[in-house]
Amino acid sequence: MTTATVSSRHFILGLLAQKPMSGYDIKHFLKSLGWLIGSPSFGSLYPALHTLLRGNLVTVKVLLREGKPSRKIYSITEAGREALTEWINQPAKSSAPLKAFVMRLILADNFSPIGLTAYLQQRRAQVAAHHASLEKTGGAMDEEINLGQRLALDYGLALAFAELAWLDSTLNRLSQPLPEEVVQGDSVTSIV
Amino acid sequence: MTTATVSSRHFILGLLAQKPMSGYDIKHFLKSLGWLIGSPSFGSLYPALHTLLRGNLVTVKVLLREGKPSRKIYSITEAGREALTEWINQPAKSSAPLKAFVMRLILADNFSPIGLTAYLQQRRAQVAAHHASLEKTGGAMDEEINLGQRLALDYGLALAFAELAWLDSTLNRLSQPLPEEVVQGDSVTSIV
DNA sequence: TCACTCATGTAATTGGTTACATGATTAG
DNA sequence: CTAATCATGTAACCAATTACATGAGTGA
Repeated sequence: MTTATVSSRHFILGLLAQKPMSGYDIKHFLKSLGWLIGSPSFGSLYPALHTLLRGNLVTVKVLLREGKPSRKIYSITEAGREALTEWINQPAKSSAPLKAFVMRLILADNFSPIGLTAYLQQRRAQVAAHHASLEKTGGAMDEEINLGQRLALDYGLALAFAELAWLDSTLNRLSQPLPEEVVQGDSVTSIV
Repeated sequence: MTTATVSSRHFILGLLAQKPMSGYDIKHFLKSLGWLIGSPSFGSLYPALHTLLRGNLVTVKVLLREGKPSRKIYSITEAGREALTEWINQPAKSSAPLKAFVMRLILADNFSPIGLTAYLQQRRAQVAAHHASLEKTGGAMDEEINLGQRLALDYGLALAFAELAWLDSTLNRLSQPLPEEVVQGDSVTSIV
């Protein structure tokens, strides 16, 4: 019955599945994505790595380097890959916030090319539902709303709308995979 | 030096500043905003209310109702309002995630009409910086990126772009406040 | 009668941040 | 010589979720 939202530890595992890294590496990789995900503090990152290690989902190799501090490179194990696929394959729970969506997105294609489309479609349905419910609330609160509330609602609608647009165009692109150069065309931000 | 990110308790306080409510009310109001903010569980909501009460930032009145369960209506106190304005007025720290932005947005205009514009402009700068940094990372990772990472990046860019568009159009609207009907025009989602 | 909404709360546990501690190397 | 980056870690603390407990009323 373990409700499966352990995420962050699994996500780290997923990054290690792509290539072996040190805690420091992970931190900086995540940092480079800005606040799309937000990188965990070392205070949670290192313990997470230790936990994965205790569970035999990863292994470490210590890299001693002359003059420089030594690094601990973590690699995923077979058991780790299994645990990961299991996590990836269970459907994201519907109230999944932004972060969770992107986390899975980054990893999703590594573990089932078909699953990616399904995942995006699932997300589309959720965002659409969210959008609809915001619109409903917007209609319901006619009297006694203040500017802030109206703005927040409007903001939410705008972002949901933009996300839907992105999902549609992405799903579209994925369904017509031109053999050469699949996703290269850089600015897909063609909401214009 | 207390770094000021107590947020959630302050946010609840802010909601009570708009009108007296029960814990149940708060929960449902937040729920109506979908995952824009996400409503806290009762397990954190009620204790938060108790804490505010102990700090004399709010007062309670118990509403006994024949046949129906009684409700506890919380109202903000003068001390509460002071604490709140103080919180509202301190600048949002730059890594502020989505949630924090919307929380403040909902409350901001109640406590300084000028501050709202400043707040949006501040946000604009942050989002622009975020967008730029994503673009930089996108350029940097030419070799050995996988589809998921590319998609995540693209997604981030699209959303940041949409947010910038919303911020610009909103700042624009706010700067030309037609006396009648300030923000009524419902679909401002004119990114088209 | 069964399930659901209304309405409040507590306790156990998890997950995370902040702050602290260490220590070498490099760039200004 | 000072600050920053590289690199790892622990301990104290905080915030939040989950699960539990209670209890009345409403609608199928």
